[in-house]
Parts: sequence; structure tokens; C-alpha cells
Amino acid sequence: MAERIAVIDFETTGMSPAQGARPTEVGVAMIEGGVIVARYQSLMNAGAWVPPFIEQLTGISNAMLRGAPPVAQVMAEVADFVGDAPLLAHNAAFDMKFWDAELGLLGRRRTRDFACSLLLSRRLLPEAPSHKLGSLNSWAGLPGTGQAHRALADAEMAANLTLHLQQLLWARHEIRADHGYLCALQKLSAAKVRGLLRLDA
DNA sequence: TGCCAGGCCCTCTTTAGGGCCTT
Repeated sequence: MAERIAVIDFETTGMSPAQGARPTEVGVAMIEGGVIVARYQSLMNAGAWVPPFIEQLTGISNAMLRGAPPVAQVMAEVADFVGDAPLLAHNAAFDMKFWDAELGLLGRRRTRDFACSLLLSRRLLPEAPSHKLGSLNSWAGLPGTGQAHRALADAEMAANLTLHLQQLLWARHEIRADHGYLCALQKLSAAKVRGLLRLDA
């Protein structure tokens, strides 16, 4: 049976929960067998104020959040949706902080590692001019997924990028890169991965 | 008062600094 990976993206009110930032929207694209097989997206009301810069970036306004379901309800739903699937995000350090902080408020804990498509693409696509999610997807010729900086559109972009990286590893190196392999690969230095996979050749 | 992340990677490096990436 093919492995499922839950590709996650948060929109938030700021850079870090340690600074008081809270999520405003979460999206999940579940990949399995080389395709996206399930999706989750919801706005959420955490009672936090959305600064004008963030509102302009994401299109998510304070007015939209006033009518959104409460954060605890959404986080419980999305945690149940993800279940015991391993996790992945683009710049996972960012999304992992919010995932862990919000689950912690519910008295729940993450049980699986996060893989990171930013670290993986820096290692496997060093020739890309930019490793921003949208730029990478355009550069790699991957399909558009909707409005950038909305949670599900970005989660689907990261999912498509991950599938592209898995296909690249298989086509060039005959490596079936499951989540465990991706996590191991991203922990090696970029230089070591280049040597291991002969990316400089 | 003023400021506020943090981890990764490259290089004019390693006794460090700056850019990238996420909102």
C-alpha cells in the first residue's frame, strides 16, 4: 500500500507563536500513490488581530475571521483529518511551530516527523533561481493551484513539488523516496547530498 | 526606549556575516 503524506500549510497573523502569532487558516493536501487523494481547508478564529500587511498578503481579513469557526474546533478537525500520516511543509520549521503550539493548546501532541520541501528542493534542485514555493513551482513547470498565500493552494503547491522531487529521485537515481527517506535526506548537508547523488556531475 | 524568529547555506568562513524562506 502506498504511503500517505500530509502536506500542510498555515496562514497566520505573524512569524512565530512565541511572538503571539496565531493561525488564521490551515490547508492540507494528502498525497498517496503519486497524486493528491484528499484535501482539507478551513479558516479559523483564534481571536487574533490580522495586521494590514498580512491581510494584503493573504487576502484573509479580520471580517472574514469573525465568521470563521473557533480555532480549537478547526485544529481538532484537521488533526483528525491528518491522523497518523507523516507530515511535510515548505519551510517546515515555520508550520511545525504553529502545528505543535496549537495542538498543545488542545492537549494533543504530534507523533510524526515533519519533512521540509524547502530543504529538499535546495538539495535536489540547487540550480533553481529561487526556492520560494511559487517560484519553484513555476520554474519546474508544475500546475497552478489557485490563489497563492491561501492555505490549500499553497499546500497543493508543496504537494505537487514533493511529488516532483520523488519522481526526480526515481527517474535519475531509482530511489523510492518515502517520507523516512526524505527526512533522512534533508538532514544531510547540501554538499553531501550533491556528492551522494552526483548532482554536480 | 527600541527592538523583537530561527534554521539553513554560502563564502571574500570556521575567532563571521549576510541572504534566504515561511506569515
